[in-house]
Amino acid sequence: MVSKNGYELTEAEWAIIQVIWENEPCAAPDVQELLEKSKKWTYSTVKTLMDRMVGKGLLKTEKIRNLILYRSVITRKQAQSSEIMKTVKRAFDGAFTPMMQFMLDNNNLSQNQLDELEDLIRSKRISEKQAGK
Amino acid sequence: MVSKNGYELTEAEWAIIQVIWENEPCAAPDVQELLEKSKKWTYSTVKTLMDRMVGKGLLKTEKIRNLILYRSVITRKQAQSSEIMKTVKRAFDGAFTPMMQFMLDNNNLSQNQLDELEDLIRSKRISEKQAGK
DNA sequence: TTGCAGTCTTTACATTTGTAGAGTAAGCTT
DNA sequence: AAGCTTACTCTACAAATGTAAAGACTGCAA
Repeated sequence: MVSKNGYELTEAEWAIIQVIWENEPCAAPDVQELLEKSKKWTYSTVKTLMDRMVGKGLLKTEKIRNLILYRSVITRKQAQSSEIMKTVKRAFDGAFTPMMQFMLDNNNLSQNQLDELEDLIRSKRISEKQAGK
Repeated sequence: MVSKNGYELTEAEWAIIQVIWENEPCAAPDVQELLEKSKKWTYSTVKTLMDRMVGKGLLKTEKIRNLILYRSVITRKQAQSSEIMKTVKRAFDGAFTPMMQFMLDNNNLSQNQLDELEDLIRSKRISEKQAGK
Protein backbone atom coordinates (compact mmCIF):
# COMPACT_ATOMS: atom_id res chain seq x y z
CA MET A 1 0.00 0.00 0.00
CA VAL A 2 2.05 2.84 -1.33
CA SER A 3 0.44 5.96 -0.01
CA LYS A 4 0.69 8.48 -2.78
CA ASN A 5 3.30 10.72 -1.33
CA GLY A 6 2.95 14.41 -1.91
CA TYR A 7 0.12 16.30 -0.31
CA GLU A 8 1.09 19.86 -0.76
CA LEU A 9 -1.07 21.67 1.71
CA THR A 10 -1.00 25.42 1.56
CA GLU A 11 -0.91 27.56 4.63
CA ALA A 12 -4.66 28.09 4.63
CA GLU A 13 -5.29 24.42 4.04
CA TRP A 14 -3.21 23.49 7.02
CA ALA A 15 -5.29 25.71 9.24
CA ILE A 16 -8.45 24.10 8.02
CA ILE A 17 -7.44 20.51 8.05
CA GLN A 18 -6.15 20.82 11.58
CA VAL A 19 -9.59 21.85 12.73
CA ILE A 20 -11.08 18.98 10.85
CA TRP A 21 -8.73 16.43 12.32
CA GLU A 22 -9.85 17.61 15.74
CA ASN A 23 -13.54 17.64 15.04
CA GLU A 24 -14.16 15.16 12.32
CA PRO A 25 -16.73 14.99 10.89
CA CYS A 26 -17.74 18.59 10.89
CA ALA A 27 -19.63 21.17 8.91
CA ALA A 28 -18.24 24.26 7.29
CA PRO A 29 -19.90 26.73 9.62
CA ASP A 30 -18.27 25.03 12.58
CA VAL A 31 -14.87 25.14 11.02
CA GLN A 32 -15.34 28.79 10.29
CA GLU A 33 -16.35 29.49 13.83
CA LEU A 34 -13.45 27.60 15.28
CA LEU A 35 -11.05 29.56 13.14
CA GLU A 36 -12.68 32.88 13.83
CA LYS A 37 -10.10 33.84 16.41
CA SER A 38 -6.89 32.97 14.62
CA LYS A 39 -7.82 33.70 11.06
CA LYS A 40 -10.33 36.38 10.31
CA TRP A 41 -12.03 34.48 7.57
CA THR A 42 -15.64 34.81 6.59
CA TYR A 43 -17.83 31.83 6.07
CA SER A 44 -17.48 32.19 2.33
CA THR A 45 -13.74 32.01 2.52
CA VAL A 46 -13.68 28.95 4.67
CA LYS A 47 -16.26 27.18 2.61
CA THR A 48 -14.46 27.94 -0.61
CA LEU A 49 -11.21 26.63 0.76
CA MET A 50 -12.86 23.50 2.02
CA ASP A 51 -14.54 22.77 -1.27
CA ARG A 52 -11.30 23.24 -3.10
CA MET A 53 -9.74 20.77 -0.75
CA VAL A 54 -12.43 18.30 -1.62
CA GLY A 55 -11.56 18.81 -5.25
CA LYS A 56 -7.94 18.07 -4.47
CA GLY A 57 -8.81 14.92 -2.60
CA LEU A 58 -7.75 16.26 0.76
CA LEU A 59 -11.23 16.19 2.22
CA LYS A 60 -14.37 14.31 1.44
CA THR A 61 -17.99 15.11 2.09
CA GLU A 62 -21.13 13.37 3.07
CA LYS A 63 -24.48 15.01 2.71
CA ILE A 64 -27.04 14.46 5.41
CA ARG A 65 -30.31 15.99 4.47
CA ASN A 66 -29.32 19.52 3.67
CA LEU A 67 -26.16 19.57 5.70
CA ILE A 68 -22.71 18.78 4.41
CA LEU A 69 -20.22 17.06 6.66
CA TYR A 70 -16.52 17.06 5.92
CA ARG A 71 -13.88 14.53 6.81
CA SER A 72 -10.21 14.39 6.10
CA VAL A 73 -8.94 11.94 3.54
CA ILE A 74 -5.36 12.11 4.67
CA THR A 75 -4.10 11.65 8.17
CA ARG A 76 -2.14 14.16 10.12
CA LYS A 77 0.85 11.88 9.87
CA GLN A 78 0.65 11.75 6.13
CA ALA A 79 0.49 15.49 5.96
CA GLN A 80 3.35 15.90 8.37
CA SER A 81 5.40 13.44 6.45
CA SER A 82 4.77 15.20 3.18
CA GLU A 83 5.71 18.48 4.71
CA ILE A 84 8.97 17.10 5.97
CA MET A 85 9.68 15.38 2.69
CA LYS A 86 9.24 18.61 0.89
CA THR A 87 11.68 20.37 3.14
CA VAL A 88 14.29 17.67 3.04
CA LYS A 89 14.08 17.53 -0.72
CA ARG A 90 14.15 21.21 -1.31
CA ALA A 91 16.59 22.34 1.26
CA PHE A 92 18.75 19.34 2.05
CA ASP A 93 18.98 17.57 -1.22
CA GLY A 94 16.94 14.71 0.14
CA ALA A 95 19.31 13.84 2.95
CA PHE A 96 17.75 13.36 6.35
CA THR A 97 20.74 13.19 8.59
CA PRO A 98 22.05 16.57 7.50
CA MET A 99 18.65 18.02 8.10
CA MET A 100 18.46 16.67 11.60
CA GLN A 101 21.96 17.79 12.24
CA PHE A 102 20.98 21.23 11.13
CA MET A 103 18.06 21.24 13.50
CA LEU A 104 20.19 20.13 16.37
CA ASP A 105 22.70 22.83 15.67
CA ASN A 106 20.36 25.67 14.98
CA ASN A 107 17.50 25.48 17.37
CA ASN A 108 19.28 25.62 20.60
CA LEU A 109 17.42 22.94 22.41
CA SER A 110 17.47 22.64 26.14
CA GLN A 111 19.29 19.94 28.02
CA ASN A 112 16.01 18.23 28.61
CA GLN A 113 15.12 18.21 24.99
CA LEU A 114 18.50 16.80 24.17
CA ASP A 115 18.02 14.11 26.77
CA GLU A 116 14.70 13.23 25.31
CA LEU A 117 16.13 12.91 21.88
CA GLU A 118 18.99 10.80 22.99
CA ASP A 119 16.60 8.42 24.66
CA LEU A 120 14.53 8.28 21.56
CA ILE A 121 17.46 7.44 19.42
CA ARG A 122 18.70 4.83 21.79
CA SER A 123 15.41 2.98 21.93
CA LYS A 124 15.00 3.41 18.24
CA ARG A 125 18.32 1.79 17.67
CA ILE A 126 17.50 -1.12 19.86
CA SER A 127 14.19 -1.82 18.22
CA GLU A 128 15.78 -1.60 14.79
CA LYS A 129 18.45 -4.00 15.78
CA GLN A 130 15.85 -6.51 16.85
CA ALA A 131 13.88 -6.07 13.71
CA GLY A 132 17.14 -6.95 12.03
CA LYS A 133 17.49 -4.22 9.51
CA MET B 1 21.49 41.60 14.24
CA VAL B 2 18.08 40.08 13.93
CA SER B 3 18.03 38.41 10.56
CA LYS B 4 14.54 38.94 9.25
CA ASN B 5 13.23 35.46 9.52
CA GLY B 6 10.93 34.25 6.80
CA TYR B 7 12.26 33.74 3.35
CA GLU B 8 9.57 31.81 1.65
CA LEU B 9 11.28 30.41 -1.36
CA THR B 10 9.08 28.69 -3.87
CA GLU B 11 10.04 25.46 -5.53
CA ALA B 12 11.39 27.21 -8.59
CA GLU B 13 13.26 29.71 -6.49
CA TRP B 14 14.98 26.95 -4.60
CA ALA B 15 16.23 25.45 -7.80
CA ILE B 16 17.66 28.74 -8.90
CA ILE B 17 19.20 29.90 -5.71
CA GLN B 18 20.99 26.61 -5.28
CA VAL B 19 22.72 27.13 -8.57
CA ILE B 20 23.64 30.62 -7.54
CA TRP B 21 25.07 29.55 -4.21
CA GLU B 22 27.31 27.20 -6.10
CA ASN B 23 28.43 29.63 -8.76
CA GLU B 24 28.15 33.04 -7.30
CA PRO B 25 28.35 35.48 -8.92
CA CYS B 26 26.80 34.29 -12.12
CA ALA B 27 24.83 35.42 -15.11
CA ALA B 28 21.35 34.34 -16.07
CA PRO B 29 22.36 32.39 -19.17
CA ASP B 30 24.68 30.27 -17.06
CA VAL B 31 22.01 29.53 -14.52
CA GLN B 32 19.69 28.54 -17.28
CA GLU B 33 22.25 26.25 -18.79
CA LEU B 34 23.05 24.61 -15.50
CA LEU B 35 19.39 23.90 -14.91
CA GLU B 36 18.76 22.68 -18.43
CA LYS B 37 18.94 19.06 -17.41
CA SER B 38 16.76 19.02 -14.34
CA LYS B 39 14.23 21.66 -15.22
CA LYS B 40 13.31 22.22 -18.81
CA TRP B 41 13.17 25.96 -18.53
CA THR B 42 13.88 28.35 -21.32
CA TYR B 43 16.14 31.31 -20.83
CA SER B 44 13.12 33.58 -20.53
CA THR B 45 11.71 31.58 -17.71
CA VAL B 46 14.89 31.52 -15.72
CA LYS B 47 15.55 35.17 -16.24
CA THR B 48 12.04 36.11 -15.20
CA LEU B 49 12.31 34.08 -12.05
CA MET B 50 15.66 35.55 -11.22
CA ASP B 51 14.47 39.09 -11.67
CA ARG B 52 11.48 38.46 -9.49
CA MET B 53 13.82 37.17 -6.86
CA VAL B 54 15.77 40.38 -7.06
CA GLY B 55 12.52 42.21 -6.48
CA LYS B 56 11.89 40.13 -3.40
CA GLY B 57 15.34 40.77 -2.06
CA LEU B 58 16.51 37.21 -2.44
CA LEU B 59 19.11 38.06 -5.06
CA LYS B 60 20.97 41.19 -6.01
CA THR B 61 22.60 42.25 -9.24
CA GLU B 62 25.62 44.06 -10.42
CA LYS B 63 25.95 45.29 -13.94
CA ILE B 64 29.29 45.01 -15.63
CA ARG B 65 29.24 46.65 -18.99
CA ASN B 66 26.33 44.96 -20.63
CA LEU B 67 26.32 41.87 -18.50
CA ILE B 68 24.30 41.35 -15.36
CA LEU B 69 25.73 39.28 -12.55
CA TYR B 70 23.59 37.85 -9.81
CA ARG B 71 24.45 37.06 -6.22
CA SER B 72 22.40 35.69 -3.39
CA VAL B 73 21.39 37.98 -0.59
CA ILE B 74 20.51 35.20 1.81
CA THR B 75 22.69 32.30 2.77
CA ARG B 76 21.85 28.70 2.33
CA LYS B 77 21.59 28.37 6.07
CA GLN B 78 19.09 31.15 6.31
CA ALA B 79 16.98 29.57 3.65
CA GLN B 80 17.23 26.16 5.23
CA SER B 81 16.30 27.56 8.57
CA SER B 82 13.27 29.33 7.17
CA GLU B 83 12.17 26.20 5.45
CA ILE B 84 12.38 24.22 8.64
CA MET B 85 10.66 26.93 10.61
CA LYS B 86 7.80 26.86 8.21
CA THR B 87 7.40 23.15 8.58
CA VAL B 88 7.63 23.10 12.31
CA LYS B 89 5.09 25.87 12.57
CA ARG B 90 2.64 24.47 10.11
CA ALA B 91 2.82 20.84 10.87
CA PHE B 92 4.05 20.55 14.43
CA ASP B 93 2.55 23.53 16.09
CA GLY B 94 5.96 25.07 16.49
CA ALA B 95 7.41 22.28 18.57
CA PHE B 96 10.80 21.02 17.52
CA THR B 97 11.17 17.93 19.60
CA PRO B 98 8.00 16.34 18.28
CA MET B 99 9.14 17.07 14.80
CA MET B 100 12.47 15.40 15.33
CA GLN B 101 10.78 12.53 17.00
CA PHE B 102 8.57 12.18 14.01
CA MET B 103 11.56 12.12 11.74
CA LEU B 104 13.27 9.50 13.79
CA ASP B 105 10.21 7.33 13.78
CA ASN B 106 9.23 7.68 10.19
CA ASN B 107 12.32 7.66 8.10
CA ASN B 108 13.80 4.42 9.05
CA LEU B 109 17.35 5.46 9.44
CA SER B 110 20.16 3.00 9.40
CA GLN B 111 22.15 2.03 12.44
CA ASN B 112 24.92 4.23 11.23
CA GLN B 113 22.73 7.21 10.86
CA LEU B 114 21.40 6.65 14.33
CA ASP B 115 24.92 6.41 15.67
CA GLU B 116 25.82 9.61 13.99
CA LEU B 117 22.89 11.39 15.49
CA GLU B 118 23.54 10.10 18.91
CA ASP B 119 27.07 11.37 18.73
CA LEU B 120 25.87 14.70 17.57
CA ILE B 121 23.48 15.01 20.42
CA ARG B 122 26.04 13.97 22.93
CA SER B 123 28.59 16.52 21.83
CA LYS B 124 25.88 19.10 21.51
CA ARG B 125 24.87 18.50 25.05
CA ILE B 126 28.35 18.84 26.33
CA SER B 127 29.03 22.07 24.54
CA GLU B 128 25.76 23.50 25.75
CA LYS B 129 26.56 22.57 29.27
CA GLN B 130 29.83 24.39 29.06
CA ALA B 131 28.20 27.41 27.56
CA GLY B 132 26.00 27.25 30.63
CA LYS B 133 22.58 27.54 29.20
C1' DT C 1 28.67 47.58 -42.87
C1' DT C 2 25.98 43.94 -42.43
C1' DG C 3 24.48 40.40 -40.10
C1' DC C 4 24.70 37.01 -36.48
C1' DA C 5 25.06 35.41 -31.68
C1' DG C 6 24.35 36.40 -27.13
C1' DT C 7 21.93 38.95 -23.64
C1' DC C 8 18.43 41.58 -21.97
C1' DT C 9 13.52 43.70 -21.80
C1' DT C 10 8.72 43.70 -22.33
C1' DT C 11 4.58 41.67 -22.32
C1' DA C 12 1.51 37.90 -21.69
C1' DC C 13 -1.14 34.26 -20.18
C1' DA C 14 -2.75 30.16 -17.43
C1' DT C 15 -3.08 28.29 -12.82
C1' DT C 16 -3.14 28.51 -7.92
C1' DT C 17 -4.04 30.85 -3.70
C1' DG C 18 -6.31 34.06 -0.70
C1' DT C 19 -10.42 36.35 0.06
C1' DA C 20 -15.22 37.29 -0.16
C1' DG C 21 -19.99 39.30 -1.79
C1' DA C 22 -24.42 38.27 -3.37
C1' DG C 23 -27.89 35.35 -4.23
C1' DT C 24 -30.63 30.97 -3.21
C1' DA C 25 -32.85 27.16 -0.71
C1' DA C 26 -35.00 25.27 3.14
C1' DG C 27 -36.61 24.79 7.60
C1' DC C 28 -38.43 27.16 11.78
C1' DT C 29 -41.18 30.64 14.07
C1' DT C 30 -45.12 33.29 14.71
C1' DA D 1 -48.13 32.10 4.88
C1' DA D 2 -44.51 35.47 5.60
C1' DG D 3 -40.30 36.22 7.23
C1' DC D 4 -36.00 35.08 9.62
C1' DT D 5 -32.07 32.16 10.08
C1' DT D 6 -28.85 28.99 8.54
C1' DA D 7 -26.24 26.79 5.26
C1' DC D 8 -25.04 26.45 0.62
C1' DT D 9 -23.83 27.93 -4.35
C1' DC D 10 -22.02 30.88 -7.78
C1' DT D 11 -19.18 34.21 -9.25
C1' DA D 12 -15.41 37.32 -8.85
C1' DC D 13 -11.17 39.37 -8.33
C1' DA D 14 -6.32 40.44 -6.96
C1' DA D 15 -1.80 38.63 -6.08
C1' DA D 16 1.56 35.07 -6.66
C1' DT D 17 3.61 31.49 -9.41
C1' DG D 18 5.02 28.99 -13.48
C1' DT D 19 6.10 29.46 -18.08
C1' DA D 20 7.51 31.69 -22.24
C1' DA D 21 7.34 34.28 -26.92
C1' DA D 22 8.73 38.29 -29.30
C1' DG D 23 11.31 42.17 -29.74
C1' DA D 24 15.51 45.12 -28.88
C1' DC D 25 20.42 45.99 -28.24
C1' DT D 26 25.24 45.32 -29.00
C1' DG D 27 29.63 43.81 -30.02
C1' DC D 28 32.19 40.85 -33.08
C1' DA D 29 33.00 38.28 -37.47
C1' DA D 30 32.87 38.23 -42.36
